[in-house]
Amino acid sequence: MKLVYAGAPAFSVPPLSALLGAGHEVAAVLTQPPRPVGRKAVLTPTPLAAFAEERGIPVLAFARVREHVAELRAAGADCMVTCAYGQILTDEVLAAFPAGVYNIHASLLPRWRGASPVQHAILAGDAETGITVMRTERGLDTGDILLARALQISAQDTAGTLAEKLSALGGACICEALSRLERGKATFTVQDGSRATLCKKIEKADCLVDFSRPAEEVCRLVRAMSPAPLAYAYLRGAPVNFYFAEPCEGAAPSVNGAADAAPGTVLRADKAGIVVAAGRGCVRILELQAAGGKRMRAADFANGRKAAAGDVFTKEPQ
RNA sequence: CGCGGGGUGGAGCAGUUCGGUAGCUCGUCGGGCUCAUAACCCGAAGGUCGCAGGUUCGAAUCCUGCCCCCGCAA
Repeated sequence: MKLVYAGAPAFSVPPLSALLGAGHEVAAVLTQPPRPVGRKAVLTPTPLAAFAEERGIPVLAFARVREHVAELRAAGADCMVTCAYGQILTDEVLAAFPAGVYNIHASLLPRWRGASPVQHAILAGDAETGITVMRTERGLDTGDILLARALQISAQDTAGTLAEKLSALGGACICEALSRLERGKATFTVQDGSRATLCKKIEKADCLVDFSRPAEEVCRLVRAMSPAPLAYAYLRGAPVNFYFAEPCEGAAPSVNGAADAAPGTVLRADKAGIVVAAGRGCVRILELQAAGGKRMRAADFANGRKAAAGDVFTKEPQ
């Protein structure tokens, strides 16, 4: 099938790769314009654009796709596949493709419609999530479902590892979906809107760790925000980002014999990581990053004596 | 010119203010102890102190230029 592929982040690359591997003709890749990245604000193409350029696929990077419908039509594609594209498509855009527009979404719809389904699945403690391929409509992830496949969420998964798995699964799903369309065997299921949950875009403010919450919840936040934008808290006045943490079993060793350490208090800091008291249970931080420093094992952080039993993680720089 | 932190044996750091034979913790290797261990004891290897130039009898440390990494903000 001749198609236009719309996406932007790294997540959208594997599905395109899979489509190419399956023999589909990609007439053009639609993506977001290059954006300033990092301290030096270097104008950087999206990962999808970089991938497409390497393969000689024409790249369309419009700030407002709705103003470029003519260019889309000119591609002469049968259909369009979207995956984390990031722009609302108008009826005019949707009508430019005779065989329709289909979206690869990283959740089992109608659960987690919106911008950050992978993070929210972990955050909510879901046992599984998945990929849904559905019709792209004007509504936010509301289109009829063509197919869906589930994926278990492991206790070791971060948003990063889970996104990788889902991205690969997304590639398989979209190929299967297009195959069904080509054979005229595609069937669609209407979403049960009453079971829908919506996830908004994640902001840094959502990433501040509150150690007075249960350990399980703290660890889910850490995993959901890793490797970006990263959950964080303040230690000795400086922000510390967390890459990975897990709930820690057993009676919380007390500090200097105190029966209950306040949430946020470092109970131990050694080769096994940094154990912090939470509202219920404790959290073992395994990987983190201090301001100005690189990502490192919590054991190394403790070894350099930047954290020791008795220190307290806080929600303010102080 | 957005604000700021940093580059020292494999890892994490101290030392830089007031120049003078490079130090700590961890890891690694060898040996010992132990039922055992992320425990303890003894010993060893391992460093052009980011790069280049300058000042000096002497520079990780002072001066100049450059490279690289990272936090915040966008």
